[in-house]
Order: sequence, then structure tokens, then C-alpha cells
Amino acid sequence: MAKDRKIDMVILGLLSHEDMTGYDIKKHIDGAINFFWKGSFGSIYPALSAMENEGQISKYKAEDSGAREKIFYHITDNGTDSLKAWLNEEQAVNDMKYETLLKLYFGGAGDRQMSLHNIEIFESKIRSDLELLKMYKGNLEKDTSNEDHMYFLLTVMFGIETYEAYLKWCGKAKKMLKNG
Amino acid sequence: MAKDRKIDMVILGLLSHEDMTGYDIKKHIDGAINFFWKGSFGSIYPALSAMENEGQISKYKAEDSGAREKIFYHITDNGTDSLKAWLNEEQAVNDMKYETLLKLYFGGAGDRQMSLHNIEIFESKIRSDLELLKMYKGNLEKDTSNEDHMYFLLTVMFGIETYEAYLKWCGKAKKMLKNG
DNA sequence: ATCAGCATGTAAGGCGTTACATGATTCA
DNA sequence: TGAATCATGTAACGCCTTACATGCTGAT
Repeated sequence: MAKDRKIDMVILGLLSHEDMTGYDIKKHIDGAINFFWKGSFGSIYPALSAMENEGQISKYKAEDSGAREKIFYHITDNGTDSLKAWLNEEQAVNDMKYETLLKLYFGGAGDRQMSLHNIEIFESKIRSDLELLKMYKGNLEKDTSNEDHMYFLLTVMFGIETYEAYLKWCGKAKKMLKNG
Repeated sequence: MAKDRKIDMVILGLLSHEDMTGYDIKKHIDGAINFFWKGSFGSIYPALSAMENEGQISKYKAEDSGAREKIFYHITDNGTDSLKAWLNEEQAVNDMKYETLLKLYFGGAGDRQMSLHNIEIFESKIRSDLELLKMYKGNLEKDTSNEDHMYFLLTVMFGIETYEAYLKWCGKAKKMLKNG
């Protein structure tokens, strides 16, 4: 029941690269991170407040902002320590929820055409996401000077590898449903 | 904000095969389903109560049980309708949370040895889970008379395909961290 | 004797989503 | 003029986990 909000670590990780606003953080999460982690405004802003109270991050307002106020957050030494401690913990939970597989598992309660259709929907989503991943990969490979890019690239490669496996499986599964 | 408890569908799906107790349901979820969905007693028992009130399932007590009372649940026609309606919905959310990748993404904040170690932990977990999946596959292939086994087999094959892709990636990633 | 497994359930509380509220700027 | 994007935040509420409570049976 101890605190286990991983969104805190996402925020600390992003702020370890550069100062950002809550809005910036959301945009980053919606990028390449989105393939292995998610986060909404409703979780980010409250987390930022809590973490500032805990002294993990500090905030300051943009001086020039002619438009609406922008609040930038900066990671503190405490925050850096928390981030490193988490990285060094051996425990890591990888939690999958494939509603597509759940439906397939219970496919016997419907007809084959339906299962086939559900696989095709999955397949087309994966196909378009895979293109996105390949685009990310291309961009990362252009600039190898940044040390962090290797880490980003590794996660993108993970995505590509698994998504290609998904597609391979889709082919087999469709065949089995048609013939077997 | 509408009801979106997928655990209901897991329960209906399992009960569409045979009558079961809450304990039986938990055991099934902890088997091959565990690779793509999870469920605890704390979510199963309350769901069973709610679904009985809604008329999706009905309950009866085992007559002979010499030991502690056993409550069996049976799917009703309403329940079967709900299950089929869900299976026919095109929408399916596949939600991943890879803490391992999150740590790797922010690997630049630590040293390479740490990232390498985290990948090795992931790799050994995947390796042992893959063996389990292959055992499930072998068992399912022994009895092809049961129509449902094809659906179970498809989900197990999905697991095997993706886990093998994970391992392939682990090899590449370790090399990159050592050399790159 | 003691521990694991069978079996049902409740309680507390954390985590997260969706929807709402507000308002400026930019671009078609 | 209207929509999209920038930007911050709150409110309501749902889902789920962990821990607790209870007690029998069978194996070591």
C-alpha cells in the first residue's frame, strides 16, 4: 500500500533531461513513450503538485510569456536521488491487458467470422503503429551524438520487434481460423 | 464513465464453458489467461455479487460439500447476450505497462551496467515464462477434439511469438549497450 | 503439529480516467 | 468566424490491489 505512482518516475525522468511544463510532459508521454506507458492531464498535474510539496521538483514561471502563464518544473537533488533509486531497484512490473486476446480466448461463444474480424482490426492498428515506430527509429538514428538517443532507440526497437511478431502471428491466426 | 469492468466479461466467458465457483475462476485466470489479463479475489467476488443482482449469472450451492460451502455460478441467457454483445463490439483496448522499458528509456540517468542488469532480469523472467507457454501449447495440442482449444491455442501462440521476439530484442539490446 | 491449499468474503485506500471549467492565440 | 492548439487545473467516480478475517482439509 506504499506509494507506487510510476507517473512520478516518468515525470522525474523527463525532467532529468530538461525543465518542462505539465503540458510539455503530456506531449512527451504521448510520443514514443506511449507504446509502453500512458498518462493523462488528470494524473500529471496532481502529481506535479504533490512532488513539489515533497521537494522532488521545484517550479518557476516563464517570465516573458505574453499568453497564458506557463509553469516550468525543474528536478531537485532529492528528485534525482529518487529517480536513481528507482532505476537501481531490481523489481519492475510489466503488466499487459490485451482485450483483443481476451475476446479471442472466448471466441468459441461467437462465430469464427467475428474472431477473424477482431484479429483484422488488431492487425490494421498494429500496422499503422509500426510505421510510426519506424519513423521514430529513423529520426533517432539521424542524431547519434546525443547519448540518450541510444536508450530511446532501444525502446523503439523493442516496439518494432514485438509489433512485427504481432503481425506474423496475425497471419498464422487468420489461416488457422479459416482452415482449422 | 459507463460501466467498463472487463472482469465481468472474463467471468461470463469462463462460465460460458462450465459452472464454476469464484475460487475456480481465480485459478483459471491465474493459468494461461494470466499472460494477457489479470484478476484478484478482491475484484472477482464483488463482481460475482453485482452480476447476480443484474441477472447475468445465477448461483447455487453444492449439495454434498462436506467441507466449506462452495458456491457455483451459472451463466443466464442475459449473461450470454452480454458476452456476445461484447465479443461483437469492434472496440478493444490493449494497454501495456512495461516498467522495464520505462527504466531503459531513462537509462541515461544511471550507468550502463544498471540498464544491462535490468534487461537481464527481464530476459530471465521471459525465458521461464516462455517455457510455461510451450507447456500449455503441448497440452492443448494433445486434445484437438475440443473446439474451444483452438481459441486457447491461438492466444498461447500469441504469447510464444511475442516472448520469442522479446528474447531476440534482449540479445540485440545487450550488444548495443556493451559496444555502442 | 504445522503448513499449504481450498474457499468466501470485506475494508481501506491508491491510482487513474473522463469530463468539466476557463481562456488566450493562431490559422484557415 | 470558428476550430485547433496551447495551457492549467478540479471533480466525480470507477476499478483494482493488498491486507485482513475466518476456518476446514489433507499431506508431511
